[in-house]
Amino acid sequence: MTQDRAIPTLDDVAKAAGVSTATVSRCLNAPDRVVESTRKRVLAAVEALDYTPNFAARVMAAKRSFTIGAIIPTMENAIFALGLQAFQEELHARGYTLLVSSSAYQAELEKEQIRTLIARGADGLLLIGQERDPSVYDYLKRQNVPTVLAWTYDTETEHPCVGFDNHAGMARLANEVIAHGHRQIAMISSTTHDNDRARERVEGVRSALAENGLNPEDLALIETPYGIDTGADAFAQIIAQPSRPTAVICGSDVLAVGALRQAREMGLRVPEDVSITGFDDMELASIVFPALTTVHVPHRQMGHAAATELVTMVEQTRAGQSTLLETYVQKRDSLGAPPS
Amino acid sequence: MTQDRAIPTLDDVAKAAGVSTATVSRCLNAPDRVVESTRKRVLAAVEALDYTPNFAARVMAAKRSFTIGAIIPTMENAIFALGLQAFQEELHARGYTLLVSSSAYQAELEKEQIRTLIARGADGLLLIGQERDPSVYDYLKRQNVPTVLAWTYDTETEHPCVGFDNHAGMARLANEVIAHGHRQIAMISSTTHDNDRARERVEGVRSALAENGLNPEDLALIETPYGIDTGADAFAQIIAQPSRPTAVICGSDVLAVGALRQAREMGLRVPEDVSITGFDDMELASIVFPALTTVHVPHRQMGHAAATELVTMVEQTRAGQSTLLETYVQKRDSLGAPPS
DNA sequence: GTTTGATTTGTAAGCGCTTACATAAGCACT
DNA sequence: AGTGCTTATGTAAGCGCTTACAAATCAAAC
Repeated sequence: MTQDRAIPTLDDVAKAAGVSTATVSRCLNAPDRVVESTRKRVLAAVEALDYTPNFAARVMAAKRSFTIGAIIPTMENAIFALGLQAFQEELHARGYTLLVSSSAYQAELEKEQIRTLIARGADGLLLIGQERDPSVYDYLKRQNVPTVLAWTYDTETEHPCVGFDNHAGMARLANEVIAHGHRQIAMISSTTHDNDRARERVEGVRSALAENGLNPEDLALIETPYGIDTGADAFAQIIAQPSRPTAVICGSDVLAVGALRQAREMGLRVPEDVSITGFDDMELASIVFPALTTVHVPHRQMGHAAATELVTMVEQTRAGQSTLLETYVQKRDSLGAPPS
Repeated sequence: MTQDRAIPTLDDVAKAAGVSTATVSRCLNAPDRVVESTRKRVLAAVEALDYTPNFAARVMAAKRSFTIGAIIPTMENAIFALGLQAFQEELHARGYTLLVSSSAYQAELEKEQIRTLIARGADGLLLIGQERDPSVYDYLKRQNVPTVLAWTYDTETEHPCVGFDNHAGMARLANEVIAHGHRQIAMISSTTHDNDRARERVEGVRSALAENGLNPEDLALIETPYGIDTGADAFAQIIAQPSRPTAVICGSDVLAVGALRQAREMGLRVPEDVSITGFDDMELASIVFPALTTVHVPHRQMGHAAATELVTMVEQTRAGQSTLLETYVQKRDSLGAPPS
């Protein structure tokens, strides 16, 4: 099959401009190492031939891909969207491309994705959460791929974290709930298996309970996969129980929104009949009615910081350092006093 | 800098297994072209060395990347999320990886992203909408990259479309609005520049108006960038006008949700005081209160179909064919009769 | 025990680029 | 004009893989 006009290569440009391939390459990658007159000529040739460098060849020769990989647990809801968006903005500004894939909250899948991204030459990796099989961290080290962990903060890992304290954030919210007078408290958490963030949030609630002289064991806890519908189902289940709680703390805004919807469907007023809280403070939280009282997470800040850190690690080949971001309780309308 | 253990290459595996690199390569890519005994030996070596093939090298040698690129106008809100998710699921099932980037609704940026994705060796491309500079289509043809156009349906383009009729979908909704008795109708559209879908939706409303003996010129139209906040602002602006409309048709659910929020803030009841409709039927639409009457778009179906079509084009090097998907009016609670 | 054809494996030539090194050119001084 | 710089460009060796082609092996048929 003869191509009418084959895709131009560096060589074609070099010939057209009457220089060597090295010079063309330099024009593109280090323009100041080439004198103005030749540069002009070369760029004109590039333009004329509509030349685009072959990425694979470049990666191969330079052993750098200017690509950063990120593996997030899910793309189905927007939990990670805002942070990732900021991450990618910062990356773009620094000349890197972001490759995203999702692990569906499965450690095994994440492992596979890590391999794929590294095979694709990712210069660095962004992972969510800290907890994973040691073999994963071994592999990362062997492959010599800088990695930062986001959405979590842990001082025990050797990889830098750019995140926040899930435990403390949730404990603060739970304290607030208790301060409102609630004693019958239930919690809807996303599945804690393979999810250290969810687990820490549950523990955060328990800590607050204990701190206030309540029995952490009394916490009615339901675990369910992430989702609005699953949140709604869990809420229905909780309400059906004999010792009906006056406040339902949700492990994430997504679950809380489901709970909210279910409450409306059951004719329960929020917060008059039952209080509901979330975690994350995603856009959704201020749109629903009533607007959700939740834990604000500095998503954009986290994304930017993670990108900055990661690029630094890649470019300076030095160990990264962790950043702890602050969360706060974002008060809106879904938390009130318990019905008297 | 000496690496304690360098990343293993095909060569290392070959040596370890006592075969040639060609055999190892075949074991990985065409296992049945290698006899069982050697294959076992090779795979054991792969395992032992924890070998992962270098993607760039493979792409370069094979001139295939098993990568599909998609450029969507925005990632900021979830409009494209569901469809893209389905697209990527199907791709994954067929052994392809998806590379996504966003053009921020700017034709120039999209052009750049197309080049980038092609440079990265994308075997095929998914683009949103049909309208773009002819030079883009020229480039695509010259680079010989199969491309499908989604979220639109147009028979005039040479590229296959997998999408729906924006004009007809919106016209149907507008007819519904008129049938409810509305005569004072306003529309909030996202910016129509560089956005044929938005433009077609506006035209859809105008058609319905004309069809029902109303003057299409009377349509109070506000264009604004996509966003909940911008939707809210636009709504405030519309309501402030002397000839206050009884129904506000929004070009997308995102804008409608903003309008809904603004209405609540202004103390207007929906749909008693004013009706509001959307387009897309994203998850959001059934969560907000009141639930949004909107145009349902078969996102997942579209994503799957587009992936199937694109992969076929790539693998059979044949021209693709278009698929027209049906939309329908999803009635919920935000559309009612005008206040009497 | 040959011969023949099919099957399995090896050899080696790239794919398009970057970059260390070598060479040439330019420039300011003597 | 010659010296010793600095700076600009060219030469060519890979990067790690796939694959056309050649060589070797094997089995079945004579």
